[in-house]
Formats: sequence, C-alpha cells, structure tokens
Amino acid sequence: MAVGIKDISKKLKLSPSTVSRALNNKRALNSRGVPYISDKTVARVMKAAQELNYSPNGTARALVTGQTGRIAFWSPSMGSRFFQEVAYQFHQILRESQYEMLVGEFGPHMMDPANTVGFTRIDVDGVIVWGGALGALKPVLESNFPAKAPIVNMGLHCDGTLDFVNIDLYPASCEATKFLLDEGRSRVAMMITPATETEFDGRYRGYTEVMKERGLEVEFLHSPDSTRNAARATILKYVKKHGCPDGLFCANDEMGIGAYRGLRDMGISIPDQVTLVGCDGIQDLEFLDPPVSTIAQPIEEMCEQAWNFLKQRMKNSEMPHQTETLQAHLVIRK
Amino acid sequence: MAVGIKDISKKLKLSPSTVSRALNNKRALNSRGVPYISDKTVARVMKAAQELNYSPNGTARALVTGQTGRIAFWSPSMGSRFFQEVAYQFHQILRESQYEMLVGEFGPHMMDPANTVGFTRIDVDGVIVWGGALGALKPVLESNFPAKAPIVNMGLHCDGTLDFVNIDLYPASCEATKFLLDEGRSRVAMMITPATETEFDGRYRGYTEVMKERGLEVEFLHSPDSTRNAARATILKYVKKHGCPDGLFCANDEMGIGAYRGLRDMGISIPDQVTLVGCDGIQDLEFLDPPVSTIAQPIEEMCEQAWNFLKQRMKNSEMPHQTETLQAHLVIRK
DNA sequence: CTGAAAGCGCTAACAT
DNA sequence: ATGTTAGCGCTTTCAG
Repeated sequence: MAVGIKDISKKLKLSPSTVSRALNNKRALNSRGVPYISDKTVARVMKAAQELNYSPNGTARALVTGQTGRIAFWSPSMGSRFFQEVAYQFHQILRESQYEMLVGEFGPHMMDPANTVGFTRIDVDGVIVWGGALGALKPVLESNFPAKAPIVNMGLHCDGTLDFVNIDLYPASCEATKFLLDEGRSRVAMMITPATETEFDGRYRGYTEVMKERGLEVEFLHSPDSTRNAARATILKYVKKHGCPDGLFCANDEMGIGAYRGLRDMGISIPDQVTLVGCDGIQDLEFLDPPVSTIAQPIEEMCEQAWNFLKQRMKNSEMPHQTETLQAHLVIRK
Repeated sequence: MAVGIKDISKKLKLSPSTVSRALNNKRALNSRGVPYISDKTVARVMKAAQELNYSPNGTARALVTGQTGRIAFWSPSMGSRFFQEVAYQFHQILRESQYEMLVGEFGPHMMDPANTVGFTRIDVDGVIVWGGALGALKPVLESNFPAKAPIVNMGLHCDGTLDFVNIDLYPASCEATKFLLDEGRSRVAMMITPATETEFDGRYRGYTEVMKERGLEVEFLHSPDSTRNAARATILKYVKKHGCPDGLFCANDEMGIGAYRGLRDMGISIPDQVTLVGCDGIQDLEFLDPPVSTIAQPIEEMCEQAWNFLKQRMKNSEMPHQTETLQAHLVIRK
C-alpha cells in the first residue's frame, strides 16, 4: 500500500502531527506564540519521506482542510479551438497558482438524470464556466445542480446571479460589418447558428443594425452548428442555390475556417470575390492564405479577470456579485 | 454550510448509513443474503435530498472508497492542436465512463522542487501520459515522483516500465518521403526540432533512410521548437539563406502550418513550387488552401487502447505491462 | 431491511 | 518544539 504519514512517524518515532507539520513546512508561529518546528526535524522527515517513497493522500488532506486544490473549467465544447485556447490560458494561470485544472463540457447532459447518479458532485474549490449563448447556463444552475462551489461565469450573457466577465462583441461587430461594406462589398451576409440568432447577441445585433442603417437587406446563412464542417457544407449548399455574397461575416472563427474552405472548394477567390471576417480570434485564421480578418476576444485579459473574481469569491462567498465588461476588437488582416 | 448526509438522516429520523445506501441506490444483497433497501425509503431519501438541496462531499467518499472518479491526462503541451485533439478524445471517453478529467502539462517542472511543495500529489485514479519524444517521461518518473497511480504511456517512445501505446511513424514517414520524391521533387528537406533529431524517431529515421536509399543528400531545417510561429520564422530565414527546397516534410502539423504561412509570406506557391507534408493529422491542414497532406495518427484508436490498458491496470496493478503498436498513415491531399 | 460503530489519512486545536 | 486528541463526511462491516 501507499506509504503515509504514519509510516514516517513510526520510523522516526515522532508523532504524526509533527511529521505533518514538517512535510507542510509549517514554520510559522502557532496561536499562542512561539512554536516553530526545528530545521533538524524537517530535514529528518524529508529524508525519511524520500527514502520511504512517501506519497501524500490529497483526498485526506482535502477532507480536513476543505480545500481540494482543484478548479474546474467548463465550456460548451472542448472540441472548439476557441475554448481550447481559453482552457489553455486558464491552465497557465492555474498552474502558476498551484491549482490543478479539471475540464468539462457544460450543457444539458449535466441535468441528465443518467449522468447525475444520485446527485452531482463537483469536487473542486471553484469553477469557471463559459455560459456562452443566451441563458444556456441558467437551466443547468436551476436544476438539481448543487452550485455550492464558488462559480464565475464568462461569456456573452449574464444571468445576473453570478460573478460575470462579459465580452462585448457588439461594437466590433458593427465595425466588422462596416469594414466589409467599406471595402466596396455590396452583398454582405452573415453566417450564424441557431444560438446566435437573437437580439441579445452582439454579433447579430451589430450586423443587423449596421445593415439597416445603410438601408441594406440582411442576408443570413444558417449553419446547424458552429463547427467548421457544418459551415463548409452550409456555404456549399447556399451558394449553389443563392449565388455568392461578396462579404461574409461568420459568427465564429470555426465557421470562418469552414466558409473559407467551402469557398475555395468552389474555386471562389478570397478576397477577390468575397471578403471574410470571423469572430473569436483563434490563431488559425492568421495562418490561412490570405489571412482572414476576425474579431478578437481578449482571451488573456478575460481569463485573468475571471480568475480574479473567482479568487475573491472563494475567499468570501458573501460579497456582492461583480461584473466586468471587456471589449473584443476587430483585427483586419491583409 | 453544505448540507450532508447527516442533515437528511436527521430530518428523516434514519441512520446516516441508511441514507447513504439510499443515495447510492444500493439495492444489492449484502454479504449475509437478503438485505435490500426498501423502495419507499429510497424515495423518501431522494425527496428529502432534493428538498434540502443536498450536495454530496466527493472528497469524503473518495477517502473511504479509495476512488476519486478522476483521471489525469498529461501531455507535453496543452497549447498544441494535436494534444488538444487527443485531450478532447479522452474527454469523450472519460465522460462516457463517468470519470472527470484533469489535464496537465507533463515536463521538467514536475520535478521542480518549487512546484512540489513537500511531495507531489496526484489525486486521481489513474493517469494517461503522452511520454512524447525519447525518454522525456523517464527523468520525471525517476525523480521523487510518486507514481503510485496506475499510469499508461502513449507516444513515440517506450521506457519499458509502463503500459504503452506506441504510435509507429516510421513506415508512413518513409511513404511520405517517397511521395514527395515521386512527385518529381528533387530537393526534399525535413523540418525538425531538437527533440526529433534522433535515430529513435520514426519520422527522422524514415526520411533519412529513404533519402540515403535514393542516393540523395538529406537537408534539415531546424526549428527551435514545434510551434507554428517558430516554424514560420525558421523557414523565412532558411529560404533567404539557402533558397527553397521543393519538397518539405514537417515533423508535425503545427510546423506544417507555420511552414505553409512562411512560404506564402514569401510568395512561394504551394504546391507548384513546393509540396508540403505534415505529421499528426489535426483537422487544420485539411482546411488550408490547397489542403496539405499529412501523416495521421489514429487518435481515436490510440485513446481507446490507452484507456483499455488503464482500466486493466486500475483493476489489477500487478499484471505484466502491455504494449500495443499502432500505425500512423499517410493522408495525401489534393 | 435498518442501526451502531469503526475508520479512510490527514490536520489543527490544545496541551505541555 | 513536539505530542494528544478529535474530528473532516462519508461508507462499510457487523448486528439485529
């Protein structure tokens, strides 16, 4: 069996508590004043731990301290490059802060009785969740979900009951639409998913309003979901039927990539025949040829902010909820 | 405070053990024969749990059962698309198996005393690690690392002391080199990183041997690391100095993307002036224009196999180590 | 079918 | 500076 603190204490004829203190390097004063632990003891314990190949039982420690040293990050889809980049960013932040990272997809399955045998357990010190499209988070939290853990929400929609890092896509979406129009494009369409098609979505609203402002008809390409493959199929079918827009604003980069590939499948030239703009700011669009413009979300900043909120919430679960809004910005390429 | 099993038992005037059984739906027989738990009790308990908003303490459960319900996946870099796809694959497998997934980067920092305050704790039921380039895993495991948890290694090198899912890149690398040559390319180079430059690496060996076989000089572009940005900079500098090869085999897709972008930066046409081949099989190369060929690793299969090995190891830590070798295959595009 | 009791491995008062 | 004691919240024999 795994060697524990007792094994060390036996070997050294010390009490388990002393060993524990040594291992955790508790040099600090105790409540009543003086109690350091001696350097010599620390050294002895460390040496013995080494020799015995001690491995601590984090579970036991967590049970007594009430801290797991783990943070969860939930996104709507771990298969999306954007969320992978966000997860990566968190991973770096958490590593630095000595936390381990749990990843998961957050969605309807969380409410599925089949998956919550008995009751859900979230065995972490806190969770950061990309609430994503309008209210997707809400039903989950309102189900039998025991949101005991401190939680902060990031994304495009706030349900008001959580700390929230809000990414505002509206101004940049206006800009993107105008950019397309000002390039001399006369038929500027937008590719969206069902989740995007709402007045609460900054991208949708930005595009719609600018088009109206200019007295132009909106034109939508409806992709069943936001994957590149779906987008590719969507544009292929659409163009065959309706001809090709000369400007296309995609609600995310993943679809931007799919649209790019689909247009090239049909031999349509980018940017001669159509100008493309994506949204999210993943690395990949920059490496296409020609590089494709996009609306970049401030990934680093938003993760830092979310982590900040979470740290505060973990310290004090009673404080009022905070919200911070961050702007995405248009990145024009080539 | 969080409501626990005791709160339910108090409310229902039942013993905690009964509540526990109900919650875990232990309908089975006990050791001596008959004892079911009554449907009525189960129903009462569930109802009360609901009402009180019970949330189980996974840590306490883990302490007594010895099972955390968590599996870790470690890769050399969470920033690489390839490992992100592998992680995603695991995520799906683990979700299905009702495990949570911990992700981490595995590397020298794991041995860094600064990060292992006291001793490392890996609080999981098992770990799957991409051991990556030759022996990168070894020093970590040989350090004060308490590899108590069942562990399986995937990747390109086996250190012999672990269950291992081996991806053989050699045959496909030979094929890739031949493909480039047979396209009529006369100056076929390879882009590598320091880690790749060894006879133990199937890619390196495949390329080298085929070139020798054909009586041709090998030519290497040395990228400092395997990121796309490094590769882009590398090819820019290299071509300026040595002119441009007309065939380029990149040791991974990430570098393939960087090379693609770098070549296009210089106005070099793909595939007219140079044919590119990557390695790993991430989605992205297929979406470039023109799509870039690659050596695809059997991601699904290798993850399934690793999970299989791990499940067996978790059941029986004493069984002999197993190895399975999977072939990567060349995917020619366009 | 349910209850009582012990204990998972560790930490944190409190005592000395 | 170290030892003693009492749990953390749950599961699991064992009894009844």
